[in-house]
Amino acid sequence: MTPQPRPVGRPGASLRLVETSLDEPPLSRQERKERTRQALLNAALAQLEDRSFGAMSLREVSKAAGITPTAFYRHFDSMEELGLVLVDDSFASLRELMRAGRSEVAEPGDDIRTSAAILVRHVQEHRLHYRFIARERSGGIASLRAGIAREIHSFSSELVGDLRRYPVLGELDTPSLDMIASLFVTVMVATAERLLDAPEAEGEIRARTEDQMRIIVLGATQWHRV
Amino acid sequence: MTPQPRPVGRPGASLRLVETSLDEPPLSRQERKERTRQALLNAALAQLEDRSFGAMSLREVSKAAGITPTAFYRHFDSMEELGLVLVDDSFASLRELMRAGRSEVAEPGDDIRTSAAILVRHVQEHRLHYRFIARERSGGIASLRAGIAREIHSFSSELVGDLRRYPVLGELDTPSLDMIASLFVTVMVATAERLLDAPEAEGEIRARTEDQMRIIVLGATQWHRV
DNA sequence: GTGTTCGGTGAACGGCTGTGCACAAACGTA
DNA sequence: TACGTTTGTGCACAGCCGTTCACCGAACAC
Repeated sequence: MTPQPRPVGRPGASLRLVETSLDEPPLSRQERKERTRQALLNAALAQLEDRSFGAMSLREVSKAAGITPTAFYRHFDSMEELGLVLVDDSFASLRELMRAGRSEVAEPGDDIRTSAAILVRHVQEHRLHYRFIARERSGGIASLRAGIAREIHSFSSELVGDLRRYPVLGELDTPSLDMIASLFVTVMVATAERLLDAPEAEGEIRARTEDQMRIIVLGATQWHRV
Repeated sequence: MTPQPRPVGRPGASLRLVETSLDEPPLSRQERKERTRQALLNAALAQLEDRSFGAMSLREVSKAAGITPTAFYRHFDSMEELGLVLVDDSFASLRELMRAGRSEVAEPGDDIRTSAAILVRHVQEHRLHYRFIARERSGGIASLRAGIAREIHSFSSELVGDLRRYPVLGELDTPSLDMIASLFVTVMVATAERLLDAPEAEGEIRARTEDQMRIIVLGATQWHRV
């Protein structure tokens, strides 16, 4: 069976992907490249809505980004490399969350409420990134899993520093603080996952997260290592 | 390009897949069917070691099970149906864990230690099932995610019943118990995931899980709803 | 002993996959 | 203005994908 030649336009016909409005200045080559690079990342992120990263195809992502599969290689060596960039981007967004959490001056005793609120809001505002992390945290591709695990671990370490500044908790020894921080992170991850599955239940989820964090703090203040 | 005919054996040549030893009685048709069905399930479970379910192919699973892709349909309508059976099987194994937990008569005050031990042992002994659940809990295929969520929820409900039988916790109201049970489940899931990633760190992981459960119990005994 | 049921087979299909290649047009620079 | 670099193009290839089909032989029911 010979593949019949399809009627096509001449090769290299239209290079201009994005219509620039008439009065805007034409984009530089760098800017155009960055633009399609972002288009690829966004396309991949969008596809992750209903399939896992490992089940995604280079061709589909390229098509969704508006370029041919061959042009994909002008930006990434492979889908895996794109995935690693996605991990970085996602956690950049998470670090932003932490900064917000630290700067937001909480009423004393109200820290938990504001922490939960910040977390919930941030997840809702970065659904695609969080979905990606949630999917690939236990997903099929080893390098992504490793990258995500590393980032979460570093997040947990920063949290230890934060906890140390609190009146009662600050007196605990480092292993205990590690253990408690990891418990907090576990709750936060679970909250994010629940929120992704049921965004409309935001209220309940936030309330439950607050209570669970309070339980932990309550337990932690009673904690003394043997 | 015409596909060239490959040299092959006659159709329907060898129907006997499994070599039966000489003195064993020949297997009945039902037994043979059940056997290849299990081979398919095991093959799928094994493939999940390094790819997600959505990235798995019917052909590969069939080949790994020792049958042709066509024969797959004698057992399942689709890969998705196979996946749902896998969910059921995995949670059957989990319910077994709960039964073990209840029957194991714990020294009073030692419940947490034995609970953690049972969990850790069970995960180690059913790695493939737990890996599957961990992967697909946030994975790409909606029906699997839904099935897993349902089972975990029911697990959490049973745990509420257990908690109610404890001296101090039993006095808490139902919403509080729900919240605390879900916190326990969250910790258990996180423990299982950590264990899958680093089976050799079993000791540390178990110790940390015990401590985190103690924190929760400590906090829960101080808990009183507004 | 005879006919039926059923778990298997291999060939074939149309479609999608990643990747290599040669080429073109726009951009940037001398 | 001329020239090289860069970012895109289309075509081609070989390989895997799910699924349909007709067929086969062992196991079963009578």
